[in-house]
Amino acid sequence: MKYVSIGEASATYKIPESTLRYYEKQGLLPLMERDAAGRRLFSEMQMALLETVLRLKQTHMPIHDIRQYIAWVIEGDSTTRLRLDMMTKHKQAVLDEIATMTDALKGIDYKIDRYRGRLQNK
Amino acid sequence: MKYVSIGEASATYKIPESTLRYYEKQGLLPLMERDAAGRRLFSEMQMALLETVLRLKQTHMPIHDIRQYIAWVIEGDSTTRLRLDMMTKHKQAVLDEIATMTDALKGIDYKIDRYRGRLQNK
DNA sequence: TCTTGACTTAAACCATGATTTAAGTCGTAT
DNA sequence: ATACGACTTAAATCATGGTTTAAGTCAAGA
Repeated sequence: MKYVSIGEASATYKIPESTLRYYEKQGLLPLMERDAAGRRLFSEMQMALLETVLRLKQTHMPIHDIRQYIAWVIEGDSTTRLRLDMMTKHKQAVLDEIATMTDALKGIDYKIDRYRGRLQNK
Repeated sequence: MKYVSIGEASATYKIPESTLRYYEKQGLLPLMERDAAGRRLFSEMQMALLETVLRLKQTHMPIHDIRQYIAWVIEGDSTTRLRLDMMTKHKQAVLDEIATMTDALKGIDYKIDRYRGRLQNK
């Protein structure tokens, strides 16, 4: 298996090292290995988990829920149903948020038009 | 002109009164009037500003920027250009965020499919 | 008049999600 | 051997956006 350092993981996903350490402490990156000098080794599993964590963060899932999800991933197949339910609910929350933003954008667009018009007739 | 109490404003937009007081203190609701007993009176202008503030919050504009925008609204027509530029930039930021979320949603959908399949073949 | 309910204030407190700090350990190139 | 850069830790600090608290004022109905 291939391992990468915290510096490489940081560069790969453009996440500060401090944030990666924070994520480990928060249980978002469990089972982290270390080299003889105590430095973190990110295995392919950690990198895959990290990618998942980042996806969930991009869609505004709170750390608390991400921690639960990751714990279920580690726990294995017996938690498939729980993970399916969680992701299904989360998907709906994300769709709702996108709808809210899209709707608010209409009001913003309206103002942009109004400001443009005002600058024209000046 | 029609005035409404903080309680009515709170009920209208489903925002806690404490939050409305906080917004006023943060400069998001300026020029607030008061009755003889010192209670806030939301004029139609305050209600319109509040609606704008809520729209900007729904699209994740930081309070700091909302404050600047509202100050420009109060300042009047001489700030039209500044407001147009700010809203144009903000619109792009919102579109970027929606794109990021939509993209992350693909990874989430993929997992949902995988979990569903796994539960089928059980 | 007295109680109730809605309101007021400033200041303290809370939650979330990091980031920074201070002190120290390694491994490698000069 | 020593200096450099990359790494380590726990704990303190920060930013953002509110929420809660404690003490008090006021108007209207019983």
